Order: sequence, then structure tokens, then C-alpha cells
Amino acid sequence: MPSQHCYSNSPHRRALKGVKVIQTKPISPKQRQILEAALALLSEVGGTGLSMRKLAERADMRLSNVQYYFPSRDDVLRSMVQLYFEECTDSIHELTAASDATTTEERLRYLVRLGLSHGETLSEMCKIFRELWAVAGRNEAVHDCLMDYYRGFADVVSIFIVGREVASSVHERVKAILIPYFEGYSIAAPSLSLSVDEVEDMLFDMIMQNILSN
Amino acid sequence: MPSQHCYSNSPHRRALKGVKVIQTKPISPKQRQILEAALALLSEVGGTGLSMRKLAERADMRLSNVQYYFPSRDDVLRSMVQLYFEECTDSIHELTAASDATTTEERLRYLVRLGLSHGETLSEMCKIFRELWAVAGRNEAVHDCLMDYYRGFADVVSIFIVGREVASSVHERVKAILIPYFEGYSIAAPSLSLSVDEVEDMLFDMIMQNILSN
DNA sequence: CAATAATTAGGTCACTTGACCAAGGCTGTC
DNA sequence: GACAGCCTTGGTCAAGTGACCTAATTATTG
Repeated sequence: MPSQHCYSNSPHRRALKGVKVIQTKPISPKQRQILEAALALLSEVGGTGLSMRKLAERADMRLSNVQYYFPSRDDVLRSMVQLYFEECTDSIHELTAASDATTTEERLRYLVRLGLSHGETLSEMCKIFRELWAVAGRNEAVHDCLMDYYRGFADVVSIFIVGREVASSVHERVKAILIPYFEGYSIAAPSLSLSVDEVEDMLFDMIMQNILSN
Repeated sequence: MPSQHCYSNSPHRRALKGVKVIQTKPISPKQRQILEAALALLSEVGGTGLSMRKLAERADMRLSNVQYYFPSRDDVLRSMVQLYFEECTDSIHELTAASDATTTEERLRYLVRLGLSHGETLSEMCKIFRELWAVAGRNEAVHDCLMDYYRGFADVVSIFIVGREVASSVHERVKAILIPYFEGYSIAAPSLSLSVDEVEDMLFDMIMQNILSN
């Protein structure tokens, strides 16, 4: 089990239900140990810098043992990406389920606050996403995974905020403003003068008045 | 001189006027050749994967020759980042100077269109920015450079759209919505259902009605 | 309990890498 | 012509790397 505290501030949760999941059997505890070490290393040394030897050391295992479970470095990387998006997906589901917001306003407010929460400090998760964006720019399989993840995340977000009975155009607009904004905010936030509370209010108002006003 | 076509679709232009520029002498043609090769390689192999030997090959020079101009790999990386942000800065200045938009609406429309233009295909520039985001998550000096770049970029954007005589709170809000959005859109755009034109209209309306309405 | 499967560990190989060194060629100055 | 400075080149070293192999140990199965 990944340390849940890594995800407690994370809005990026999304069901990879529609993704062609190559790995159909559950991963063993050792495999999980390795993949968690890989994720920790990814944010420190990047994708290319992630070596099997570094990984073995981080996972407190011998190189050969790591290679037993993942015969190639590519196997590690692929499984790591899959696991990560699966877990982000689970977390977004948990976060939306945990909310006691009832009205659309409350739900929007909750999600906006959540989505902006990683703008203040560069969390581990932000670092990992940055690495994955970079890798996705070089690797089409990872790019596809990332896009699937965003689609699922966007679905969860829009359904949570406006419910299922609203016109799909509203869903698309909510998605199209919030998803890019959350991602971009995590990058540019430290350079902005507005506080996160001010940004939250602004974004909330803009969406309420331009997208959710009937 | 860098190939200007790389930057012609790029909104990320900003003056690094306030950045402590370590390098005060002009770079030689050979140094520029090397740094351009480095940028090309960065988007292919990432920061960590960028080796001096790969660089020498890409720059059509011998390894030792590269090392003559840049004694360490760290020197290459640092100069490359500086050069890149300087040139992005120059380009945003050129793009805003080239616009014949006169009213605030026209100027906002122009900038929004420009800022969303890299959402459709993953341009070289987007790849480079992704790599730099990732490096910035691991390297504080690069992070600081990136933040300075965004501050400058944001200044150019807000001054271009609303002019200098408007209250600074308007400037801050325009910056706080557009800069993160542009960055995030370049990441998430392929996963969205709304076309870039629809997104442009939506963003334009939201800003006109919530930030620029007097 | 014996046989088999799974796991763990150490070793090896060819290759890659950053950093460093020395030598040669070219140009300009005295 | 001698010398110094700049540039280019090839070579070397130690460390690191992915992939692969073999043997020993442990766990599982019938």
C-alpha cells in the first residue's frame, strides 16, 4: 500500500476504468516495494536517471532480485506509470466520496480548493507529475496513459460538481477550465502575486457566473 | 541565431530583465551551436539523459571540443536554461509588438489565441518546457529561473492586454488566470472534448465578464 | 519427505559516461 | 623565428549501467 499521506492533498484522482490495462494480475508485495521505490526515485533523478541499481538500493533489495521481478528497466517504468495513475484515480474517488458538500456551489468550492492545494508547495506528487509530463512528451504510451487519466479525472470532477443530469456542454466546459488550470497552477503558482485564497475565489466566481449560471 | 520557427507559435516570451544573469559576455558561435544542440537533445532524452557525448554528436563536434567551451555538463545545462528563457522572452516581446490589436478585447483575444495555440500539437517548445518543469522540480536554480521567466511573461501579457494605467489588482487577476491556464492547457488539451476555438471563446468571455468588466 | 518452483544473491560482460590530460595546428605578436 | 594563446583532437581513467548467467536458499506441492 502506498503511503496515503502522499495523496491526501492531491486532486488528481481518476478512474482508469477505460484504459487497456496490460497488467491483469495483482502485484506482489515485493513488486509494490520496487515500484514505490521507483516513484520516489523518479522525482529525484527523473525518468532517465532512474537506474536499476539506484532502484535496488532504494528498495533495499539486490539488483538481481529487482531484475527477477522486473526483467528490464522498461518493465519497471511501465508498471510504475500504470500503478501511479491507478492510485491517483483511487484517491480522487476517495476524496470526492469523503466530501459532505451538497449544493453545486459547495461542490465547486470543494474541488477548486482541492485543485489549488498543491500550488503552495511543490509536493512529491507535483514532482512526479512533472516527470511524467516530460516522459509523456517523449513516449507515446505514457502520453496516452496520461490523457486517459485526465479524461477520467475530468469526468469525476464534472460529475461531482454538476451531477449527471446536466447537459454535456456544461460538463465539457467545467472540465476544460478546471483541468488545465489545476495543472498549470501547480507550475506557475509560486510566480503569482495573488494568494491561493484569492485565486480560489476568482476561479469559483468565474465558473459560477459563466458556466454554471442557468 | 536560433531557428525562429520554433518560437513563432510560442506565447511564452518574457524579459529576464530582473534575473541575475551570470553570463555577461556574448556567447560565441560555437557555444551557441552547442547550446542549440543541447536544447534539441533535451526534448528527446530529458535532462539527465543529455550526455556530453550525445551533445557532441548532435553539435557535430568532438567531445573534447565541447568540453573546451563548456568544461562541465553542469555548465552546459545552466547556459542552456539561461539562453532558452532569454530567447523566449525576446519572442514574446516580438509577438506582442507585432500585433495590430487596438482595443482591450482585441488584445485579450489575440493573447488567448496565442496562449492556446500549442494545445493542438505537442510542439518542440512544449516538450522543452516539460523537461524544464521536471528539472525545476529537482533543481532550485532552474526553478527560480522559471519563476522569474513567468513573472516577466505575466507582466508582458497583462500590460499588453489592459495597459499600464489599470489598477494592479486587475493585472494580478489577468495574470493569475492566464498564465497557469496556458501552461496547463498545453498539457491537458488532447484529453479535452472542447475544441481550441471553443476554449478560446469560453476563456475570453470569462475574463471579459469577470475581470475586465468595469 | 522428495521434487519442483520460486526467490535471492553474486558475478560478468560490453558499453556508456564525466572528467581530465597531452599534443598538434593555427594565428597573432614581438 | 620564437613564443603565447586559442582551438581541435584523440586518448585515458574510474565509475556506473542494463542485461544476462549461475548457484544457493527458501517455499510450495503432491
